[in-house]
Amino acid sequence: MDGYGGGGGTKKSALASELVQVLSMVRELEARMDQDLPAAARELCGELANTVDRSIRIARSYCGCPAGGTTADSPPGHGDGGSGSDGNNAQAKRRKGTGTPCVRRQLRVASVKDMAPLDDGLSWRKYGQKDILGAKYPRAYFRCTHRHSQGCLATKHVQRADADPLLYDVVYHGAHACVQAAHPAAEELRRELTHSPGHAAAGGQGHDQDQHQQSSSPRAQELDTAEGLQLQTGLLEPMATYAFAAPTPGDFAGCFPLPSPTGVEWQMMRSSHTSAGNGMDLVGHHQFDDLFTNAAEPFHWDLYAAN
DNA sequence: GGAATTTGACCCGC
DNA sequence: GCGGGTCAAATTCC
Repeated sequence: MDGYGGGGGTKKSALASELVQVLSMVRELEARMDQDLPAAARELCGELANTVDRSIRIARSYCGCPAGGTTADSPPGHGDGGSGSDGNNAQAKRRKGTGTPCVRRQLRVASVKDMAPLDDGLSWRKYGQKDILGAKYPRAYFRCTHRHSQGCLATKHVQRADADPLLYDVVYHGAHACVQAAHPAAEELRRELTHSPGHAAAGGQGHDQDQHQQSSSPRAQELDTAEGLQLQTGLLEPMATYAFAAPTPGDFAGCFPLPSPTGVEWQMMRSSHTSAGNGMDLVGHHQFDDLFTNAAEPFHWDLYAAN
């Protein structure tokens, strides 16, 4: 993903470019749906969401709006969503004594059954799964396979995003201290952990997104191309350490862990089925696969942000 | 048979 | 007391 840390002119240019791309994609999507190409349309929708996400981020950078809320998780005003973010905050507070740095990634899979992109090349062992309050999907807990044999304390948590079944939040805690430490993916993680806000004073806790947007790893690119994964490198962002406090109320880091860089919930509305002015929250209540597979009639998308 | 996963129970911070 | 994180016994898989 491109960086947007440049001057205002550069940002505006980037925003215009992104919006033009969005328009182009929407029209292409319409065309493809007419051609009855659900797979292509689905892929396009993923790109569309990413592009709009970037656009919102750029727009927010103009006004300095806090990036609260999320694309991935339920928004505060979305029924159970509020408690969902509460749960994430609770996670931030918990185990704060450890001061363990962590890195958060969001991975988009090609389909609800496609788990391959979640494989980061490292060896993990699942040790638990937990229903999270307010979250539609359980959170899975993994630790390094060599935890006992080599005392490696690396862990990761994986949770499917409420708003987008194809999007996974992956949070890595701790660097590998085992034989896997030499693995490129482990080295990259360690580098990111080292430069996470909990370690690096500079960067303003999440305001250094640009730096991380440019840190698309070789592994990520490999996954992106070889495994059909849309690794949203633009969503790759550091997380505050457990002991990290938000510098100012409402600031970026105060929303830890940031479910989304943009703070916007994206809802795809099927115009023809919109009702009572609220429409149908397809992302929240329907599986994309079902949506595209079962679409029996031409429809148009209204893509809008629901802050 | 060993490794991995599942799942209920427990621990701990708030 | 609540809820997230972890443990460990039971179960499944290879």
